[in-house]
Parts: sequence; structure tokens; C-alpha cells
Amino acid sequence: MTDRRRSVAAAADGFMRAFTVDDLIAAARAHSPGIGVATVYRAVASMEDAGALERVGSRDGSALYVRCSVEEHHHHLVCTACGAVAHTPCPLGAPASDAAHEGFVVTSHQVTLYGLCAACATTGPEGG
Amino acid sequence: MTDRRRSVAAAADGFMRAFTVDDLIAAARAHSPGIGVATVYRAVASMEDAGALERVGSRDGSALYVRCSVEEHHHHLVCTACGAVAHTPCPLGAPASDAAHEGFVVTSHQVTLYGLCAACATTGPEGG
DNA sequence: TCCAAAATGAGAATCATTATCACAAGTAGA
DNA sequence: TCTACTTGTGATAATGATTCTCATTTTGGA
Repeated sequence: MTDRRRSVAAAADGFMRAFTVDDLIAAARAHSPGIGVATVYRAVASMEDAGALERVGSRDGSALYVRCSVEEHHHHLVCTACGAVAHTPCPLGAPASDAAHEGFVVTSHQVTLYGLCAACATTGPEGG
Repeated sequence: MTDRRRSVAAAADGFMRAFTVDDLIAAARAHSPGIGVATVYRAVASMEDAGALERVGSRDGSALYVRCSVEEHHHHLVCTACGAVAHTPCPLGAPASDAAHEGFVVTSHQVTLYGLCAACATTGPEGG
């Protein structure tokens, strides 16, 4: 792993919520001022490949990512108010991964739960 | 509903699998030869708004859609071999929509199951 | 040190999507 | 009929995220 990739990983670690590649570029430049756009995109691709990043939708045409430090199969809770992301155990379990649905053999799945994080749910919509 | 929008809806009805907007433009032109790109995008937006189309991920940077004629809450089974899409009842049920996960109040969710449709599962990877 | 392979940065290129604009069709009121 | 207004349309420019290219630098092994 190179110095640049370490910077990108560190920058990703710093986010408490979902981020775009653009956010990540800005954060990575705090660690490595001259780092280029293409380098961050390449780092994101390889981290996504390794399971260290996961895409959780998009915002205004940009892909949204979250950092995944956990190894086991899990999914994400995305707060629609503040963008905070939490991990949750897979709510589907074996049925989704193994079962056949009218002849359709499911091999993988993608689940994202949207709602309000504890803080936003407590303060209400006007609580910011 | 205008003639153009009817053409787009009819074109969408003709797909047995997920399609891109580009696919849809080509199909819509079979019905309305001169239909413009922007018109199809506008029709897609309004159909998605009305629940008649649903986005099920992307392929090569283009959004993928499926036609949704069913009204009730459901999700999609996407065949990774041939792209066929089937509807399936929500595998999560009430827990996902109502329950709190460590203070996180879930209000909506997105589930997509990937695998092989009956035809591709039967013929095997080399059969498709 | 020397070498091959991989990584990097700058910026151009690509391409899906959106915005703009002039025009046509439809509606309502007088 | 005439006018004002709204909405849909097609062509095309603009936007912007992402990828590609290429010369250079870095890395890891011997």
C-alpha cells in the first residue's frame, strides 16, 4: 500500500457519514495536499473491490460511499436527515442468500434502510 | 397524458428485463420516430414519480429501470446473466419498516436480489 | 544500484443527464 | 376570434462525474 492510498483510507476513516468521492478528495488533500482526482478514484475502486468501501446510493448524481471496517456480511442504515450511516446485521439472513424464488436462484442481495438516526429522530425534523 | 408519453409507456411495457434510458429511447422511437432524448428523460422522471418505473441500479454508468405495474410494495429479482427482472414480495415485512435499530427509525428501504433466473439457472453459466 | 511493474498527477475525453429556448397545442375568459 | 397562460416538445448546449492517456515517479525484489 502506497502513501497516497493510506491517505485516502485515513480520509475515509474520518467520515461519520456517507460521503461522495468529491468529499473524499477534499479530505485526502488534508493528508496529501497534491493528491490527484484520478488517484482517489483509483483508490476508491480498489477499496471497493477489497470490501473496505461500499456504495450506498447516490446524491445529486454523485456516488455515495461508506467505510466498511467490519468483515461480516452486513447492511447500512442511512439517515435521510443528516447522512449518518450505521451498520446493521443482514435483516434477510439465509432465506435471501439460499432460497429460490419461483425458480430464481438468489446469489447476492443489496439492502439499504433509510430513516432517521437516533439524534435526528429525537430532535424531530426541525431539529436539524 | 400525451401521445409521446403513451409511446414511452408502451415501449417500457415491451421490455422483459431491466433497461437503460438509452434502450427506452430506441424502443420509443419505434412508436414515435421523432421523439427526442429530453422528452424520454422527462417521461421517465414522471413515470418514476408515479411509481410506474423503478430504478434498480446501474450498468456501465447508466441508470437501469424496470416497469412496475403492480401497486403493492415489492422488490426485484435481477438476473445477472440475462438481465431479466421479476417482482417479489418484500422479504423484510413490518420489521424493516417499523422497527427501530438501536435508535435508528427506519422509514423506507431498498432491496434488490441478484442471481439467476429460472432459465439461466437451468441451462447453467454456459447456457446463457 | 538496477529493473519491471504498478502508481501517480494533470488534464483531456467520454458520456449520461439536465437546462435552455423557441415553438405548438390546449384551455379559459372576454 | 383574440389574448394570455400553461404545458409538452425537440434540438442542442451545458454540466459534471468518471475514465482514459501518457510521461514520470515510486515500489519491491534481486
